[in-house]
Amino acid sequence: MSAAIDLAVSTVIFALRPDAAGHLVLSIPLVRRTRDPFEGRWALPGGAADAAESLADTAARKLAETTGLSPAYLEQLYCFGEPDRSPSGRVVSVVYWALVRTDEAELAAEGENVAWFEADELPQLAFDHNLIVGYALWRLRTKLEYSRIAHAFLGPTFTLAELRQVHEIVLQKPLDPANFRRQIEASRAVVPTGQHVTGGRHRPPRLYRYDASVQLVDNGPLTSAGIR
Amino acid sequence: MSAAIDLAVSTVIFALRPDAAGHLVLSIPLVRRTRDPFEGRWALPGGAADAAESLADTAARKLAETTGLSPAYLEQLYCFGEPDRSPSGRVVSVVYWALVRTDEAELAAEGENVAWFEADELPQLAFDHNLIVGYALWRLRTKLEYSRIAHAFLGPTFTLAELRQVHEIVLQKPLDPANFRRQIEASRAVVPTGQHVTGGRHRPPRLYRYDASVQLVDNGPLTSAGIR
DNA sequence: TTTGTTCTGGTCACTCTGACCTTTACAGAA
DNA sequence: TTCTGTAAAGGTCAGAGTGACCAGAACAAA
Repeated sequence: MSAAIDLAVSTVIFALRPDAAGHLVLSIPLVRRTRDPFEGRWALPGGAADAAESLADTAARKLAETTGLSPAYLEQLYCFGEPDRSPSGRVVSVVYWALVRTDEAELAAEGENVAWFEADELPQLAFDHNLIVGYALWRLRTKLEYSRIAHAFLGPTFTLAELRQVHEIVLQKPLDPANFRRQIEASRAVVPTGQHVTGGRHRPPRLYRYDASVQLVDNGPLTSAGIR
Repeated sequence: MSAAIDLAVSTVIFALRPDAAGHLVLSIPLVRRTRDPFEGRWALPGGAADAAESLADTAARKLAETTGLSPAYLEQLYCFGEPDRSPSGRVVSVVYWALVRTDEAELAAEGENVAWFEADELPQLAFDHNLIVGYALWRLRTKLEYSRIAHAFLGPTFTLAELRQVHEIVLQKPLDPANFRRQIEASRAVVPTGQHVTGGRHRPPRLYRYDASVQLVDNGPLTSAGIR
């Protein structure tokens, strides 16, 4: 008699949201648990896997149910299955990580049992969710440096200063504007639209958009997941 | 009621084995299916997840049951869960990939229903296992270039020529011996034992061993998996 | 017109890499 | 013993990429 193994799907959702001082910070939404185990603790949004749905679809659906948002980027993070990770029995969790656009995140649902936290200042979470978020943070920061996922936080067009700000917030370090420009242009990831943004008390920056024809160089044969 | 989802664990096992001409080639062991679906087709070794065992332990156990070997390296590859990947019902497979030492692989079990195949010349496999092996191959080749996993194919001590040969076989391209030496030495991954190998009709090469005190720089917070 | 700001293009030193060359040290043949 | 073939080991050199830094360009506001 193989004892039952519960299969769950959870998602680490990243967004850039303004903090109390108005500065954008990397944030994730959490859900307060309303029953044992870990009743009252905050946890990643998720739930049981659905037999009729792909795992990625389940992750996106749970994301929408808790925040009202749709992900601009969604990728599987890891499958966590240690025997003792849940006191209520054996639970294997397939965890995804997602990026949502900054302008959409402002409209995100927030209520009694759903709240946003700064990604680097989390309380003690239910289960092994602190470990999971830590791993997701590492993957986000690592992937940001060799892949081109930062634009998932932005709209269809953006300035290089906006793109650089995303990198600076996520990587938590200042970047030289001139060198950043050189690297982005060398990667051919971005093309100028020809338009400029006026209104600033300085030289008007160019508007760019991502060049979707250039392949992402990271997912190997599993390119079906990724940018939507 | 939520229909059942079967949770399985499979492993892509890599080893370097001599081909008909005696040259080492990257190979994987496969198991012939003895029942539907895909009866008669070759498939990755694996089976149902065990409720009392960690996923990695299950992967290692299945590996031992089919080949009689123990992995020198074991890492989770991906969790495959598309609804239509098995005609017999919904199956979610947590897939691991493993490296076994070349000298051990020579002793591996091989029988009616277990056989080794060259990794790049596989027949049509059961389920989505061709896709899985392709992804595992991509991960192995990618990771070999920035991490230090090649020594998992070798014994505790080795020459730089042996280490280079592992890279050349896996990456399928010749490497400049002098440049390879420079890069390995710069990485500080390896330390000379002071011994030399005699017998060759040339200058005797130094013996090296891996410096276990130098951390792997790839797994993020999940360093529990990996080299054993 | 002046000033403050950021955008944008550029230089320079340093590091890393691939290509290639030379010397060293052995085994085996002459 | 000497010669020869082979691979180890150590080095040079040009080109690419990066971080640090500088300077002109182009706007809004004073």
